[in-house]
Amino acid sequence: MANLKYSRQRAAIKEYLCHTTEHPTADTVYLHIREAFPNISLGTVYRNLNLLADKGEAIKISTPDGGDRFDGRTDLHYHVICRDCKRVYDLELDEQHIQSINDLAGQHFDGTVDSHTILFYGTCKNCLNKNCLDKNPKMR
Amino acid sequence: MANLKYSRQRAAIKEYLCHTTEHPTADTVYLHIREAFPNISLGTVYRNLNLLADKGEAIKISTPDGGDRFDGRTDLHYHVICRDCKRVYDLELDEQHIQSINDLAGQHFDGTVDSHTILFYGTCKNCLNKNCLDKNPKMR
DNA sequence: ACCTGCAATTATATTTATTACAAATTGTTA
DNA sequence: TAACAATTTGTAATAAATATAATTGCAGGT
Repeated sequence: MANLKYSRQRAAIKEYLCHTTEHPTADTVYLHIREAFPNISLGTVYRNLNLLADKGEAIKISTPDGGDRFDGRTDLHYHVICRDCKRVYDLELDEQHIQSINDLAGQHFDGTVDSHTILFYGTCKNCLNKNCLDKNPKMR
Repeated sequence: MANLKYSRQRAAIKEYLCHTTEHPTADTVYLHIREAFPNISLGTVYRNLNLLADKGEAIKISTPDGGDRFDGRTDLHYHVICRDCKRVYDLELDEQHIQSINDLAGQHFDGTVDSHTILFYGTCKNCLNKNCLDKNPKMR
C-alpha cells in the first residue's frame, strides 16, 4: 500500500498545504491548485488530500459548519475556530499536556485511547477589535 | 428568538435523543422518528436537530468520516470514536480538567477561548475482543 | 531512446449530506 | 373559535464527497 507513485499534482497540493496557515477546504485547494494545473479535477484534489491525511502528511479537520478543512502541519497541535469569522488558527500546547489528556481519557474509557483532536471555540484578535468598534462607533 | 412553538415532532426528536446513547446521524433519527410520524420529512429532522443544538438542548458532533452526529446529553463531556466499528461513546472527565484545558488554550491564543470539543480515537472493548478472536482463532 | 505495466489523472456521473422554499397545517393567544 | 405566527410537508436545489471508465504519464527494463 506504500506504493505511492510521484505525481506533480499531489506534490503541488502538499506544497500548498505546507505554505499556508489558512486551513483550506478541498474546494479552496482546488481553486488554488488550478492556477498551476488548469485542468486538475476536483476528484483528484479530494483523493490526494485524503491520501496525504492517511499517510500522516496532512491533517483533516472536521467542523460543525462547512466542509472538512486540511492542514499541512502534522506535528501535534490543536485548532481554534473563531465564532465570528470562522477562521481556523493553529494552537500549540506542551507535549506533556497532550499526552496527559490521552492518558486521562484512557482511564475513563472501557477500551484503549491512542489519540485525540481538540477544536477550541473563541474569538480571534481581529474580531475582538472589529466588534469593539461596531459597538462603540465613537472610538473610530 | 426564544419564540419557539411546541411541536410534537421536535418533542419526539428530543425524546429520542435523550434516550439513546448511539449518537445518531440526522438520517438515523429520521428513520427512527418515522415510526411514530410516518410522514415527517427529513428537512424537519435536520431543522429541529439544529434548533435543539442552537438552544443547547443537544450537541452536534462532527467526525471526519460520515455525517454529523447528535447527542441528547448536554452536560460537559467528551466522545471516543472506535477506529474499528466507528461507534461513538460518551466519556466524562472532571470539571476541573475541562476548565483547565480551556484556560491553558487561552494562554496560548491571541484572542479568547471559551469552549472546546474533544474527539478521542481508540478501540472499544467489543472490538478489542473481536480482533483478538480474529487473530487467534483457537481461542474460540 | 523506446516500450510496457501500473498507478494517477481527468471528466463525468452518482451518491450522500444538507439547506431552501412555497403551500398547507398546527399551536397559541386573545 | 378566529386570527396570527411558527411549523411541517413535499419538493427542489445546493453542497460535499465518492465512484468509475477512459486516458495519461511516470519508472524500470530492453
